[in-house]
Amino acid sequence: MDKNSGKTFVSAQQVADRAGVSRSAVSRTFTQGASVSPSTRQRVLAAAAELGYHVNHLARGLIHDRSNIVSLVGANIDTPHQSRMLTSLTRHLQNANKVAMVINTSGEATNSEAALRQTLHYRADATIVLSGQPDPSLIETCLANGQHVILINRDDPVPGPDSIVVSNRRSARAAFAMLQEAGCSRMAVVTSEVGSASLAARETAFVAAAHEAGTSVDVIRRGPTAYSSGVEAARLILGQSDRPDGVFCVTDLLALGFMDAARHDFHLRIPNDLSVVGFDDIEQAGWSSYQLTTFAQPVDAIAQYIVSLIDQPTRSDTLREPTRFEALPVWRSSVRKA
Amino acid sequence: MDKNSGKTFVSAQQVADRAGVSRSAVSRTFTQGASVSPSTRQRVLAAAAELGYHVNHLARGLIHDRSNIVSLVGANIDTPHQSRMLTSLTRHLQNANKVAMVINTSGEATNSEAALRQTLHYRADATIVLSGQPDPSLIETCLANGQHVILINRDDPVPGPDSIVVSNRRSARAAFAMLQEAGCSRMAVVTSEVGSASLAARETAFVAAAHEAGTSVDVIRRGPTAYSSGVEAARLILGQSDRPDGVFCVTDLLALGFMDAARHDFHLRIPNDLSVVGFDDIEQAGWSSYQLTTFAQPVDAIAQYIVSLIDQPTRSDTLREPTRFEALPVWRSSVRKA
DNA sequence: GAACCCACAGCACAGGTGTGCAAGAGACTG
DNA sequence: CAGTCTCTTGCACACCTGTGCTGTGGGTTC
Repeated sequence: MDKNSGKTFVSAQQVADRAGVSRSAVSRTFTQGASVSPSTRQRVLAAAAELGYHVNHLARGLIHDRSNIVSLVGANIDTPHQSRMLTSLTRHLQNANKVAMVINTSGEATNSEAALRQTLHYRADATIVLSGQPDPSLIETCLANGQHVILINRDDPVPGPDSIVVSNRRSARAAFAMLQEAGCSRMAVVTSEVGSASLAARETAFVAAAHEAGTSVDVIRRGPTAYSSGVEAARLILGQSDRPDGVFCVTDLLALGFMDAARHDFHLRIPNDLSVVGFDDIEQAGWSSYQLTTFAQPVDAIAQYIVSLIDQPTRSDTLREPTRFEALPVWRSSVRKA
Repeated sequence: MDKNSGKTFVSAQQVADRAGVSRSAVSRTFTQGASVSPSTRQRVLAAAAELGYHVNHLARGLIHDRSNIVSLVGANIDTPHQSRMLTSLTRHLQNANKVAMVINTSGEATNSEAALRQTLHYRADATIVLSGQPDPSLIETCLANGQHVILINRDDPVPGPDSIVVSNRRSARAAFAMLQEAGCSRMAVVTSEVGSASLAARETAFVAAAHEAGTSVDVIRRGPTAYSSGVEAARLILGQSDRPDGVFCVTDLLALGFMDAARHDFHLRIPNDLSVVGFDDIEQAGWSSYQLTTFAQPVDAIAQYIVSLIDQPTRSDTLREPTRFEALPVWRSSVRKA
């Protein structure tokens, strides 16, 4: 009688007893589209309110083999871009009467794999992979059990999962055009060592565009995708005698670190001495210390589309083309005007 | 045979049939501390691996009345501080073999209340309230059903929920001392209109300390707790003839907005013309454009403590004193040296 | 007034799991 | 060899729902 004394969840049977009806009537009252007379429904609702009854979704999910849980899998959730995506997804999921289960794969690999298995344990309706490289066999297992798998910004086309892709190559080429029109003659790309497919796509597309235009490009690859890597990249490259005057950072976070180091360590003026273009349009890019010209991922539209995808039937046999979303340029003042 | 053709989850019965044992043996194999012989355990594990079996946690939770799900309830999850807290909590929960369910209360009130009810629907082990003002009756319902409720940085002492509190008053007084020692003569507090209890505590403690020292203090209250509110606050107050030379912002986000506006709109130098102190120590506070002196919440320690709290028995009758964590000063260069 | 239909309530089963209980198989002791 | 103890296994029940099926009552149509 100490721990949890008598405290336990109310069941439908107790509500039925109190309302003087059968348990079926209670169940039907809380089931969408079931047949109950208005009078009994009202008695049930009254009894439920008095007792504080809440339908047990575990039992409900047991029957339907779907739990209304959607698991969001990703690393670096505390990054501005990822946390915004996560926020948008949770909001849209809630509007669709679903609930988000967050699985953080930032830790050690064994741990994250165990965590990923939770999506199967809880019979999640879908697994949404925000980033990172989950084991392909796990994805296969999810698919084999009839789960939806939705990949964001991963370029590897595997049969089965839906995938959402942002116009990485196209926007990277647009970034090159921006810098070229700004009159930059020596360019660089700043990226990270743990490049995901989409970061790699931005890098290679930029390099390709520069190559076609006969412009030289340095590729700097330092550390993880973070502010500090941008700082390091700047320190590495801006000390050179023929330093670049136009830089494309594959992520806003890298760009902001690069800008800060350029200004405070090398006393360069942006955009006069150096033009910078980023990617993602995180909130900080718009802060007046930065005013970074960048490309905005349509986070809300992506989240909404993903949620709309969940209830559609799976067709795991066909290899689907990824759905493309356009990342549109946001003009601020980190690129020199022609 | 189109949608989900034959795809369904594997049950323990199927594993038992394949391994030539009873279903109980399968169950015991996957139950911690149950009695199974090594030989059968191995046969079961082999069969489970072949079929891709995963214990159904919905059914398991049905029996134990606890699902190993912990729900994290909060608004503004895409804020740097909140998203860091969320990340830390998810990591620690996963290490404790639990899983996080995120409930975003940023939307309309009716919607968020419905979302909060999910914590009861899914028989969550605990509900952790990161921020916001959930309806007290809902908290009561959670407690009545034997759920843990843990409140972060909420000062209202209600009997039942555990609560974690950061040294708001003490740190705010320390902030005043910092600015005083820097020689500031006219001070201001910048806070938000939608003040939570802990923000209000920081504000009033700062004002009280100033009052005791005979220093005048302006209180500026603009919009939500965001960068843009800091900008607006600066625009409001820095145009005055006797503008403040020392400002305490109850949140780093406010402080960064304030700093940016002070520099770019009013061409003030920090800390020469203006000293600024923040609170939270978000990542951006350490960026070289800001170098904000602030107070660090021990996010990781808080998260770890909260997770350790979950499995302890509830004693809902006693009114517990909130557990205090010290927010320690982080000296950077936004405050003038004496 | 008879035949028919409709709406609704209850029974009973299914869904996948954990676990108390009894029974069986060995191993060990006397 | 009998008795006792330990380890393991299977049976059956419980957990809380949703739902197909049957039955009942009342209203409508001819």
